[in-house]
Order: sequence, then C-alpha cells, then structure tokens
Amino acid sequence: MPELPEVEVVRAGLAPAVTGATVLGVSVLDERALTRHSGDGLHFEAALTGRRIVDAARRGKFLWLPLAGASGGEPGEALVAHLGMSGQILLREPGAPVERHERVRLDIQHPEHGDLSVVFADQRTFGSLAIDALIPTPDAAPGGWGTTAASVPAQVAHIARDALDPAFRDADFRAAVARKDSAIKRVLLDQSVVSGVGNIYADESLWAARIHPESTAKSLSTRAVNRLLADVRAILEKALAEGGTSFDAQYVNVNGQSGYFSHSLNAYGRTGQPCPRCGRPIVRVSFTNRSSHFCPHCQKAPKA
DNA sequence: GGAATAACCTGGATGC
DNA sequence: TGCATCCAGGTTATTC
Repeated sequence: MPELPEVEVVRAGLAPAVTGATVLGVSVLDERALTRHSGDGLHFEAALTGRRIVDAARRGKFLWLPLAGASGGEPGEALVAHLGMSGQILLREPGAPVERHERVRLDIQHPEHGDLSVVFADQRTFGSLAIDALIPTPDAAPGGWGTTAASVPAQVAHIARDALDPAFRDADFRAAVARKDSAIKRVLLDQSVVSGVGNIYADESLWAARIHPESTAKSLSTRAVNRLLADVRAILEKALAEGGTSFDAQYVNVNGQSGYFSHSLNAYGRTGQPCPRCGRPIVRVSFTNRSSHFCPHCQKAPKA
C-alpha cells in the first residue's frame, strides 16, 4: 500500500537510473495500466519512444518523469505514475523475464549506466501510467520532491503539497481543517488538503496525536492541529528513514526489497494487541470503506 | 459547493 | 479438495 514514504523510496531509487536516459522502446502488456492516459497503448508507446528523461519528481503519491521537449528543449510533458495499492516500479537488466503482473516495460539507455529495463507491475491494477502536460505551479515553487522546475503534471495539479514539502503552508492546512465538518481522518486522507497520507499513516498520526479518528475536524483546537501536523511529519520522516512499510510482497523498492517501518507501527494492523502507551487493546472499526485502528483509551471518542 | 458513498480490481485468507 | 465470500484501500465519479 504505497503512501508517501514508499513512493519516495521508489523515486529516490529510480532517479539515478533514469535521469538523462533515453527511452529506446515501450511495451504495453495491459492497457488497464493506462487508465489515466488520454490515448491507447499504441499512442502511449509512440509518444514515449525516443524521449529523454530529465528528472524524477514526486508530489504526495504521484511520481513523474519530465520528458525533454523537441530538440532537447524544456520539458512540456511528463510520464506520470501512480502506484495505486499494489503498483511496483522495478529496475531490471535488459531482456529480463516478464514479471508477474507486469503491465508496462520501458527499455532505456543511460549515458553512464547503459541499458536498463523499467518495469511497471501491478497486481490489483489500481495504479497507472500516463503521459501528461506539465503546467506551472500557482506558487512558483518547485512542483515536488526531486525537481527544481516549477511545474507539475496537469492531473496532479489538484493534489496538495505533502507535509514534508518545503513549500507546504501550515497556515493553509490549519485553515482547511478549521473549515471541514467531517471526521479528521477523512481530512487527512483528502489529498487536496495534504497529500501522501494513506490509511496506515493516518491511523499512526492520529494515535501519536491522541486524536480519535472520528473527531470533527473543525472542532479541534489549533494546538491539537499543530500537534497532529507535527506527528504526521515525524511519522513520515521515520517511515522514510526505514524504507517504508511493507506487510506483504506488494510494496518493494526498485530492487524488489521491502521496508522495515511495519515493525514500528503502534496502531495500524494491531487489533487486539496492547496499546504501546497505555496497554489497553487497540480496536479496529469500519470507517468509510476502510479500517480504522486506534486506542479508545488514549484517543477519546468525540462527544455525541 | 461540500460531504458521503460506491465502484474499480486481484489474490490471499477464511468458512463451509 | 473445491467453491464462495470477504477483505485490503487510493482515487474518482456519482449521489445526496
């Protein structure tokens, strides 16, 4: 389940291998991986073949590779990737066997590293690739991590900056939370408010901040919102340092290796186990087609 | 316009 | 052993 730390690990692994590389060939094995692309598989292959990759950038859970323009000019388009729930981007030797659930393969040539294959594999097909236009950022700040260019793919423009982004504005986040009449967990999962947080890190952040997931966002004090934001940052940074979270084979870095943050979880996936803070059992409840894990003692339910 | 909900999808786990 | 059902969850279209 790739969230910000997992996607950043993939981006960081991908960047040195693809920056400056030229796409020699593209194979689309399953067009369901192109649901965000405006054309079909043939269009995708033709539009990408021969292009030079300039960067590897990320905002929230979206990853994109800006493509040099005609005659090597400024990028006007990018290859955009979203891993969905089970997407993987793997670096393989040229001619490597087809991966299980492989959807798209790019054969690239790097001036220093030689030939490589970039494989997009996705079991549940929630992830996707697309070629999309780059548009200027409204705040003129870099579009995301890994790039200095003040541009972002059009389909990522509505995604807020993530809490680790230097251009993230705490005041805007506080104002958005103060306007929301819905549960704070729903707000944390709203990528147009703050990006990169998914079900795992939402549960962990709320546990750390001692806030019940169903507390109404606008009922929280400024102090509580500040504490929550600080905890979101601390948890994302820790997860990033540990290579992300992995419960199964669905999340791996570009070399196919898993992260270690699952060993550091305090609430998510620990139903019935003692809360590391108070010792009472963690509970799991159904929440908007998801599961919420929290400590009912440390995270008091909102008053009815 | 804001909030809530359903649908998309696959494979592992579970129950019968 | 085989089949049916449930569950995981990010994003977005649809509904209220």
